[in-house]
Amino acid sequence: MDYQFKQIEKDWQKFWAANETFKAEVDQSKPKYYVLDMFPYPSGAGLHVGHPLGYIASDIFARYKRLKGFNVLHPMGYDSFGLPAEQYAIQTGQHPAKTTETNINRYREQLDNLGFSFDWSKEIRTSSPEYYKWTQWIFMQLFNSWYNKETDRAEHISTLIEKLETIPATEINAVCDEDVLPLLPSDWSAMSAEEKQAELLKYRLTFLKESTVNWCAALGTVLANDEVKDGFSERGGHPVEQKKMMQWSMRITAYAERLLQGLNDIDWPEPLKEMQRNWIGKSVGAMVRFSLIPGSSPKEKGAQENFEGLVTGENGKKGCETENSFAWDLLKGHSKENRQNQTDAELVLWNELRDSKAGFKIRRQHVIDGYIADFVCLPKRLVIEVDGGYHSTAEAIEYDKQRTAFLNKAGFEVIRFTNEETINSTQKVISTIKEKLQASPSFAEKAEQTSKSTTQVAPSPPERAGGEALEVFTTRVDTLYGVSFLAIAPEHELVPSLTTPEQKAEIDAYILATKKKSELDRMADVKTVSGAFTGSYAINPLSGEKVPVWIADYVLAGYGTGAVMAVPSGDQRDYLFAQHFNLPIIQILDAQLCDKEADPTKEGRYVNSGIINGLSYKEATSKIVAALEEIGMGYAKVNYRMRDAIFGRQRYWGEPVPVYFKNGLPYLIQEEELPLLLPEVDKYLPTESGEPPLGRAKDWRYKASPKSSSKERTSMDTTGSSLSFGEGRGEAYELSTMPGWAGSSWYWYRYMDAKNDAAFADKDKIAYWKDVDLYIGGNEHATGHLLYSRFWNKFLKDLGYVVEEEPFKKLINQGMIQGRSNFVYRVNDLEGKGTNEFVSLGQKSNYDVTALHVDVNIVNNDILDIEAFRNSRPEYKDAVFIFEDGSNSLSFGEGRGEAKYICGHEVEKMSKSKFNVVNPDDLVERYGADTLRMYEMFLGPLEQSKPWNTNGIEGVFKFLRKFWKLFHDDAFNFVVSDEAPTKAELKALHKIIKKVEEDIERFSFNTSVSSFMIAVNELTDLKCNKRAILQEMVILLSPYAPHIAEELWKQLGNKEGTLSYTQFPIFNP
RNA sequence: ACCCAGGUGGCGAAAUUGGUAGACGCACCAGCUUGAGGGGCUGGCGCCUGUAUAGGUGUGGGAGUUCGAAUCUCCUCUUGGGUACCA
Repeated sequence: MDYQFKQIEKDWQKFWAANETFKAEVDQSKPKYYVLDMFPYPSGAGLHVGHPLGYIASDIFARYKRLKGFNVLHPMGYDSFGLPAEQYAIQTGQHPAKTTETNINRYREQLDNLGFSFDWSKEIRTSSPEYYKWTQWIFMQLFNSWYNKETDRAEHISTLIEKLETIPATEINAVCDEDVLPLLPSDWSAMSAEEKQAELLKYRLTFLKESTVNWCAALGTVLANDEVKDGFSERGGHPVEQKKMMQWSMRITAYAERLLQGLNDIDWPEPLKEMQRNWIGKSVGAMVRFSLIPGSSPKEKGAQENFEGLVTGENGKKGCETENSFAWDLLKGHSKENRQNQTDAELVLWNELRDSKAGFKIRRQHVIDGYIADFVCLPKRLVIEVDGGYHSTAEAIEYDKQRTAFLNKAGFEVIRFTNEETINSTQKVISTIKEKLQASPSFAEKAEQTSKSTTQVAPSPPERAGGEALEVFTTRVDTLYGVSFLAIAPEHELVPSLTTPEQKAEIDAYILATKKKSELDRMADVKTVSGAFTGSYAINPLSGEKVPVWIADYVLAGYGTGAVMAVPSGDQRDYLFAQHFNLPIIQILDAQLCDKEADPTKEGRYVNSGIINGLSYKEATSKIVAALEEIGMGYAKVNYRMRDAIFGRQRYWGEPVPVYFKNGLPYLIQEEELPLLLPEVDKYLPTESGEPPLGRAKDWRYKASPKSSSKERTSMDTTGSSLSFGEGRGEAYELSTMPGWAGSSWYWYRYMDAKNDAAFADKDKIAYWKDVDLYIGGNEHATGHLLYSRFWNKFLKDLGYVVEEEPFKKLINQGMIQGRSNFVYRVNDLEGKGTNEFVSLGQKSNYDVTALHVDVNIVNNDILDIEAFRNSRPEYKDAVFIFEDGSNSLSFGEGRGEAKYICGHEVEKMSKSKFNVVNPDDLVERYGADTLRMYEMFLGPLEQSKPWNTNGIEGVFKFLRKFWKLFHDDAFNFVVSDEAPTKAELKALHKIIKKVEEDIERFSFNTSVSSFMIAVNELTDLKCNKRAILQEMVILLSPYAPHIAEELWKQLGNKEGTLSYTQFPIFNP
């Protein structure tokens, strides 16, 4: 028989399906190997020739591993929630579930045609309730968890509650990173149940938050950062704007450091790891506080009055503040001096407070925003002053009042004792202090209270306590002495309070201009320097220099604190800004060359830099941080660029969030009530009032089921046992759905146990399959799916549900297959309109032509199939061709060999509109799946992107027929002999065994196809038909071309069925 | 602007560790075979000179290290991808 690929392939596909050949079960006697493909979104267009590239590679590897004795899990499924099906539903009214079903069936058919060794018994679909039940379940676990910085892992929120109920808030705060989580409340016990819920919401790993989101009006939903490109939606290319909305978020930032560190332990392509590192965007630096002189300018007298009254001496010590400039070096000197020069009362108290004897760390003679406080507890924001009799004078009382008011504004509470009190009744004083420390509200609350209670100060936001200082983040604290101005984002919340009346008009105009700009072409003119002076000044905490505060749009509100200390000598943007607005440029390192542009060097020794003069970079950085910490004006700090992930979409076709609202607070539904099914709606559009499509669902409200309400509730049961629902009306469900990445963030675990109804996957099965050994897919998911999956995996690990810290041990990005378009050139008439004449590529320069896409399927090696072209459209019926040799189809006819019409070509995206889509089904029909599989591998290295070109496929097809012929004679009889092989034959065989094994191990599939060709050429030359050689060849080839291999295996007399589990040939040199 | 990955015949590419550059395939050319085909087979095929033997040259360009470089180093041009005022 000739090589009848059609029949062979159909038969074996049937055989594999009927026998469940590739079904993988837990088998402790064999090592496991998990090969995973990124599952597809089943779009209406079906698979094009680029999609299977990765699937073929992974299938070859999976089949190879089976031959090597591994128990291989190789599943496939569908990421079937998503926008296209919903857009289609909006247009046609067709339910997305229906469209999705149709598309999946088509995908399945196409996949089956290619002979993949998937274990289809484990198929999953993210949009099926059996699956999304567990997506919802994981959401619930996230809701019920918080991130404990102390243990550095997620924990059930009950451990937080336990802490709140037993330990003072300040100590818990030490275990929370205040950059990730807000500080804990200290008055927990006094809170009502609802207040507690509201408070807890700030700590949960999934939480509701008012956030600025990427709103896409055309799609009617918010988008994640990775779904937005250059201000347009990735899908559809619609404009995206910033908008504030209450949104579900995922606290991925809690995992920033672990996500970063984990990259070191996984075998992923370096560029992709680099992308994740950039996305996480860790920068190590420091926070620096600049005290503000609100609304002042050097020439304005009034502004200074605030400060003048404060400049007084006390206790015979040196004054705490100098005239106009804050000479910090001086102040610090004073504080040191004061420490050595203590009053008896201070000494007595210090002995009782030092070394955290009162339960908290107390500092003495500590500088706070220009004051030296006698004692201070920084975490509790409590200042303790010990005064002599001097303070009984009216003048002194007035001074103390001002001083207290100032400290209050800075967020400190002040308690005072007299010297006599301290010395005579020390114990009483101590216990008063302890009491205060216990009761003292947190920093943030304190600030809020004081700003409300004291005088006329505008209420400042809690996280910027004090309002009198501007915090900046910098990665170069060492350049602090080079600061010549502060720049803050136009959106910065302190802008209104910093703007002086004189500058108001200018500032307002600038903000307006920025807003316009950011909408239109902020990206276009990146390099234009612009900004405006607020009229206010800030004080450099170390040099005491007064520097102006500007607003500038090069400062981003969303990163760091939205404010920067500008060092023109070291930063090019600051340099340009300083140059433009005539601000000083201060050289700070002797090796720095900043005459013409900024020089960010770290070389050399510091100059013009106060306490760090003469030091090197490393020494200077630690000295400055230490100095800042000592005076409470800064601290070392790690900053991450990554934001928490928005987790809601105002769309229909996604997982419903298993949450309902009561009195504005979110509560989880009961676990037994999962899945929360997607309700039916009349239309897939937002409601009239602008609610998401789920708002259209009738009677879609939460009613506690009798089953769950009778159950005993734990203290963590968020629904609370006292909840009752009025007359079955129930409570409103959350109306947004989960984003596209929800279902894909854990799917590889579901494959391990796809049908389990009691858990997302059985514990023993997870313990066996553990993680994905090889993951193949495109790198477009670098900062989306792959990051979110690592996040969820770490979370599930923290909770003990899974065993590995990283989900995907090895990852390979297959290259993108681009389209290769073909063109015909239509001749234009004198008016520039198209005629029916078409000119070949080599002749087109002689004519005025328009290039038109032509369907690549009627072009072969860039030669146009004229007949097919004429039939493709009615208007081409009478087309006239001017051939490559200059002749034309009218004068000579077209039968001559040299009358060729050559098409132009170009590499573009593969798309219908460009007529360059090549459908794998057509190629399978013509050459068979084995040929297509091998040809896709033969195209080039797996990871390389390349345009699709069908031209070489013949060579592979010829090879397979040649291979077939080794087993058959010219009359197609099977002619394999049992004779012993010759030396030359054995040599050829073992050469290829070694080569193929090495190639597969390093994923170099293209080179092994070449090697197969060489081997078959050699064996053909040797006229080899020996079983001992050919049988081994069949096994070697089987991962690449499984159908022909199975067929020949059978013809060789192996009656028991598949060769999928035989042994891979052993190399014998 | 920054980061990453590439650049080798007419085309896809190979050269795994610094050791014969261009394997293998496509296309092309010549020939044989078949009644015919998008069939089979044989041979040729980087470029330049030459009928040939042969010689020269050649891995984007320039320099360097080395007995020896597509491979290592520096500079530079260029293509693709990512990030984009990230302090």
